[in-house]
Amino acid sequence: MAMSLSADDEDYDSDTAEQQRLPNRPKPKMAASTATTPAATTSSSTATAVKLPSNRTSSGARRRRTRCRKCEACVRTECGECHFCKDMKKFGGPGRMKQSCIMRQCIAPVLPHTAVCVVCGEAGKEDTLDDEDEKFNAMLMECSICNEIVHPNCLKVKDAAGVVNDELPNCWECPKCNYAGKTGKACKQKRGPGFKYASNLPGSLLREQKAGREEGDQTSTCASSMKRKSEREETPRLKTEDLPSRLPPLLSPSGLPRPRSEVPNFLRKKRKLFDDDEEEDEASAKKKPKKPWRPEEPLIPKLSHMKTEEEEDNSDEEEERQEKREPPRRSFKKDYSTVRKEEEHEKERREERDPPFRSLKDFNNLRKEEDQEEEKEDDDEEEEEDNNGKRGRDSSPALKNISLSLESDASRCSSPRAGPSSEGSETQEKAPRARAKRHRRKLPNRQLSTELSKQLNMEIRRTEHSLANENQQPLKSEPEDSENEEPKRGLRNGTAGNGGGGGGVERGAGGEGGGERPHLRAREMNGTSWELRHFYPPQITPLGLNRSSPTIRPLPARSPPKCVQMERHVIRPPPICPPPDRLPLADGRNHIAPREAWLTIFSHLSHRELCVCMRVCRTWNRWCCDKRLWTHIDLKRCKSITPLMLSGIIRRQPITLDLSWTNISKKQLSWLINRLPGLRVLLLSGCSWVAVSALCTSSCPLLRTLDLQWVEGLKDPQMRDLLSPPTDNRPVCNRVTDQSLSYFKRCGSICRIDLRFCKQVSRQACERFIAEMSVIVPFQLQEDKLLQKLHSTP
DNA sequence: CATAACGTAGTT
DNA sequence: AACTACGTTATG
Repeated sequence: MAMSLSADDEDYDSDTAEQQRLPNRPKPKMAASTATTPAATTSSSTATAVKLPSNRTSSGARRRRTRCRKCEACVRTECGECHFCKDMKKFGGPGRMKQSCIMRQCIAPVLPHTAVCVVCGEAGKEDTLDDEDEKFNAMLMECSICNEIVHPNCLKVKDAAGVVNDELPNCWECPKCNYAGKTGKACKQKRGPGFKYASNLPGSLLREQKAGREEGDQTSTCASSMKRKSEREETPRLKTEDLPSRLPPLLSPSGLPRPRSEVPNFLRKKRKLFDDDEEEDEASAKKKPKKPWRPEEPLIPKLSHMKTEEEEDNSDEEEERQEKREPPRRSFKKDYSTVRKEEEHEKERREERDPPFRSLKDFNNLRKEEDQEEEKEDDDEEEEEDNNGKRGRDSSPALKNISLSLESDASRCSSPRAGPSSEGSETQEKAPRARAKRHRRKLPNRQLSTELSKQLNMEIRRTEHSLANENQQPLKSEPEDSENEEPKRGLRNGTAGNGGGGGGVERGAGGEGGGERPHLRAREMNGTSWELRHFYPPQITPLGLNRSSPTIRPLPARSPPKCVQMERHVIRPPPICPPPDRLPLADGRNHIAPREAWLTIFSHLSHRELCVCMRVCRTWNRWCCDKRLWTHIDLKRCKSITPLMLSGIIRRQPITLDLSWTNISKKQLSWLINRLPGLRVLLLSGCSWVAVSALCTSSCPLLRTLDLQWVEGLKDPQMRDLLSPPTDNRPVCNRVTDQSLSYFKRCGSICRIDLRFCKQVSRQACERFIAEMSVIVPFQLQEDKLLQKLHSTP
């Protein structure tokens, strides 16, 4: 640590001056002099406040702020994808960085509940009062300059101007500091305590905001700490409290002036940060409506509730806050639990709307581990699935029905209604409405499919998990990279790329430590980062191409259900035996009803119910997976299609598959299609062309109906590509390069090398190979990249 | 300047 | 006590 005497001196000087004016302010801590340049003044002052525990007790010791727990960031779940998430142990990282998820950076960090007024030693007391100004005087305010936390009321210097910082709750420049003339400078150089939350971190939502606001007047000066504060028309004092549920001042259209030139920069940066999925102002921290609802998140109503409150009356939030304050800790708990209760209520409401899930949940709770053992799918299914030879070159000779949206991209762009909300052909809502409302309104429906998919995921995972165990063979293969992936995955065995030749079943690398579940699990978990890095980007990026469209396309899954997505999923081998015809009973005998009878019963159940049944026992599990029960799989609007879901689909071999308005990626779709040889109806409306283009390289011989309504970017050339015979996409060959030719040199007896479909092998390399081999074995190029030995030597 | 790492405050 | 993660420091 480099210390500069001169800097010290400077600091000392200024601080001395301060001290003279501000008797209350604790002497700057010596370590603060780390600041060596004027530019570092900021850190100097903050460091001063924070770093020395010895000074914590003193009034000026800065309090670390903590989450508000209310803002959008606070209520969401960890993305699992950002730097910090990846660092976390729970995501398989080393846990060194100890930072919160980028997406979870609180936008309005609050003072800890242990904070007390430096003068009277009490917590905030604003809840005891009604009058706005009174409230203000009774709440704790932390000075961003001297770090003192006081009740404005407790200050003796009442006539001095206090400057409230709108950026942070309970933050101001106290009258003393302000009076001392530090306002302007401090304002520019110092963001105030807690600002780091939003500004300092990589990917911070407010990072550029900081720059943008540096010059803008983010604080409001008050001549008399009380009066002026309440007078501030643009950023009323209480706005501070509103932050959690409001646009930050900078972003607010009615916000304080800011240098225009910085806005684009800010947005640009943001856009970059949110590149993955969101639209321009989406990046603005607080635009909720567009934010996709995530199944794993508490449902929006809580937020919306808060928002409503805030819209109705600013003081409501204040009151909420007050509740937290007195008595500080307990009331906070209460407050928090209230929030939780609300969530639970909502959850209940949801579950009422969705009874099967409720019952499932209950049911699951009763389940014992032994029930988790499940079985492989039926042999006969597998046989039918095994379509190795069937697959023709033709993409879809049987295709009879393609539904297209007649609207151009442009028209769609101009019509925000043209998005998913219109649900393909079944357009309903026409009148523009508040997005948030629409969003909310859609929740139930969406939730159904989401829940279904979750259910599916869960069931699949359990099944596969146990199967992997049962078979003493960790069979794994990832849909995401079985085809066009990087060669990195040495684990994948060669057969994995047979263009889906194995039907729905593939053997993964068998040599990976058979049967070691913990090992496998660990690997699965540890693979997360890799998985996310390599699997999700392709899913996200293509969909992100048409950013300008206001279409409310389901956003790419920035944080799909983690537990699900994390794990490598397993593709099971063909089952060893056909499913039993009778249900074995506890007493060793078999149930009287044959499988077919059961299937008849099962056929009356919904998919959701089937999922429940699948968890009853292994026999039911196998029976319920009978593809006759799953001829139509509807995953419409499932925002995130996970690998597990893909394998679940394959296991069930549907005839009709609805993937409309999902964010399925090209890779996923490609993987899927190649493994659904019996698919006849495929609904892809609302998907991106990038994803749909998977069909160009996949064969789906029986496909008869293809719904491409609202496929973004689908134009004539795309249609041409789609309907042209597929380019060869046999995956194991896609990655064979020129280099591989050299390996053939070892094969003295090889007679014919057909590399025609190896895109990465060049004719030149073949010629070179022939030249080099000519001495040993004479080859000729029979055709482009088809090498034939000239004289067959016995 | 960006970001990794760290000590430890704050919360559960 | 365990956990999260803030705000700083170290490093490249």
